[in-house]
Amino acid sequence: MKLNPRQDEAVKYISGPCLVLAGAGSGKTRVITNKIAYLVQECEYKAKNIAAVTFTNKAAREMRERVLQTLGKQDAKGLWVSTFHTLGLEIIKKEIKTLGYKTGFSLFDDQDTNQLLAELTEKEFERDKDLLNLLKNQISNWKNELILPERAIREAREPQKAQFAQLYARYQVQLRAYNALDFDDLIMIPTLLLAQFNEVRERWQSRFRYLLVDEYQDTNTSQYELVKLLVGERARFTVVGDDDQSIYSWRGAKPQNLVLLKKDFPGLRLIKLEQNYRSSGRILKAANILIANNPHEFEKQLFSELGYGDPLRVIATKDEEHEAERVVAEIISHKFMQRTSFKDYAILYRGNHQARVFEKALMSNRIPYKLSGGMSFFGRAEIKDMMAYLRFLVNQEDDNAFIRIVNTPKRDIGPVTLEKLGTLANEKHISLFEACFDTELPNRLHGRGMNALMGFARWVVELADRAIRGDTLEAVRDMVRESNYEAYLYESSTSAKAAEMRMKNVSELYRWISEMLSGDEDNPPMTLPEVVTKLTLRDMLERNEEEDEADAVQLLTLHASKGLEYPHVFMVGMEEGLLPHQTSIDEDNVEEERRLAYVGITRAQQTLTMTYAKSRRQFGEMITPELSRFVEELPQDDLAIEGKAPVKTQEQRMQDGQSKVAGLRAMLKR
DNA sequence: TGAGCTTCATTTTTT
DNA sequence: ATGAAGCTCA
Repeated sequence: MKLNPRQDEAVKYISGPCLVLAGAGSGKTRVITNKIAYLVQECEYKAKNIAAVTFTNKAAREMRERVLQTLGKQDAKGLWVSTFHTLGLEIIKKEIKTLGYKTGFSLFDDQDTNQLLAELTEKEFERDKDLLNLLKNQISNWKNELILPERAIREAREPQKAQFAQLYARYQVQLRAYNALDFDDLIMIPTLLLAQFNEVRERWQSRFRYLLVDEYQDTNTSQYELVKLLVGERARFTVVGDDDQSIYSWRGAKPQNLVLLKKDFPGLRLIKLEQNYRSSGRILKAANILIANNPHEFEKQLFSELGYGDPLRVIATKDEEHEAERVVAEIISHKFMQRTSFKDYAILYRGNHQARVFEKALMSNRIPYKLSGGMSFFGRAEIKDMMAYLRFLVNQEDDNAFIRIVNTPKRDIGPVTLEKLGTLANEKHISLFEACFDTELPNRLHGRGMNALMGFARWVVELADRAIRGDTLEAVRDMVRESNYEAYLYESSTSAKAAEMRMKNVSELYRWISEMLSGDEDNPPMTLPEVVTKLTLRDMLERNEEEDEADAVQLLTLHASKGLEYPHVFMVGMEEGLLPHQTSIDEDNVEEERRLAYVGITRAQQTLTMTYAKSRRQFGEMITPELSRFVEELPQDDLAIEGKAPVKTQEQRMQDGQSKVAGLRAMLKR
């Protein structure tokens, strides 16, 4: 298919900074991939001098695939396509000497971070989860704003902020001691590094002579800063984004970065993509009218040439069970009449808890479904165990990993032994593993615990040794075998079946590792530390090919639906308090909720059905929600509203009266 | 070690 | 209300 004039302009403007405002379904990925091809084929850029950055691995993978299709393997050689975090990791790895980290550092994921912070704050706020979360977010915010502990301490005004800043400092010291980094560090550290050292910055600027950024509205301050440092004065870059699809400000994204771009780069060329190739005219009109209620920095009008299409349906149901049953019934009859596939249908909701009722309804109707999100592969205990083993193999200073594996499977190393080991490690400022070999240890630990600990320590030393000098894969295999992990799974699982499942997961992980270690024609072999960080970043080969192919109804949150499209979309729970979520109403932040609704609507290609329940259980109590204001904001002529009784019958009035009496009675009871 | 008890939270999630 | 997750005591 040919590019339209706007797309063409976006592809061919390469002489300066370029912002592409790409509305939903306007073919932005096509623009990015075509632009990369254009740079290489027509403008004498070398692929290895081009970097494209995304937010998710999935997006990066897709982009790489599509560029490869357009350019061919040969021309695309050396092209850098990755997430922000992987790019940051690359810079850290290459500049590790300047940074003073040891090779084989650990990457802490969210849970590791939580654990470390929980330990750090045990005394201060006796495992108050709210406080802990507050602290975690505050630290993350500081890092995203490129504020180091010293400055946080200096600038803290309220006592709580001051306390948090102190804890932030301790947290960073502790990470350093573990030779570990967290996810936010992967952006903050390279950014500070590039800002500080001219020579390093120039090196990276000449490595990446052209930069492309996808979903730019989701960047936070440190990511934007990194972009600026990478493009430098030459400012050869293209960023693609849509302020109307900014739905992640709650985790630090700064959609204002779109506006900042105009200020920071006065020569910025602004190109709008307004033709939508996805949705019917009616769906698009509704989306336009809805989002017009938000203030706009950049005006745009999406249009579609795909025909006007069916009205948007609005269905009222009695309660959440009925809502689920109704949606499932609609899918069944529609599929039967239109001869569609299950995978053409998506059910979108605001919160994960809403999925349960739909799962139940789908299951009892024997309809295959795919639930995205939820506890993933890496949330499983057995996978976390294995990851801890691997991490420890790579970095023996990683106390978090040490604690997880030292007595898993059971090795007679109990809390008392660990307590004593921990005290010694603390006193001497060494890692737990180092403490195992400290000359002082035999004076404090004897007998069974000591023996067990020594046995474990020696085993690990030997294993790490084998991993370094010999066949790494073999060492990993020995690790699983010699730890008797399989036997442990059978012992600790409730059933043999569950144990089998878990062992299958372990084997799957092992398979990935072996593939990554040996490499193939497209990917060079990796070292174990590389494999471990890649796994922690969830950046690996395709998950389950079969699972993606399966014909199943898609269940996902509105957030997770961004970037996807489906012929037939159901937006459920269109209620005040749920779609503009109550907390957002309270915080007066309905605009982001409206964008969320906008994202949902623009996922639909042919039909869109919105449902709401007239009563719903919430925190144990029955509530009677109102229809979402977002439905009221839509063009009423394009809606087919069902179940919203226009005139109440005598009978209904009676029922209403009765329920009011019941409500009064319930109130009096308290 | 595991059944049964208490406690707890019920927006969105990637890396 | 409800379900999950953690925790205790036998």
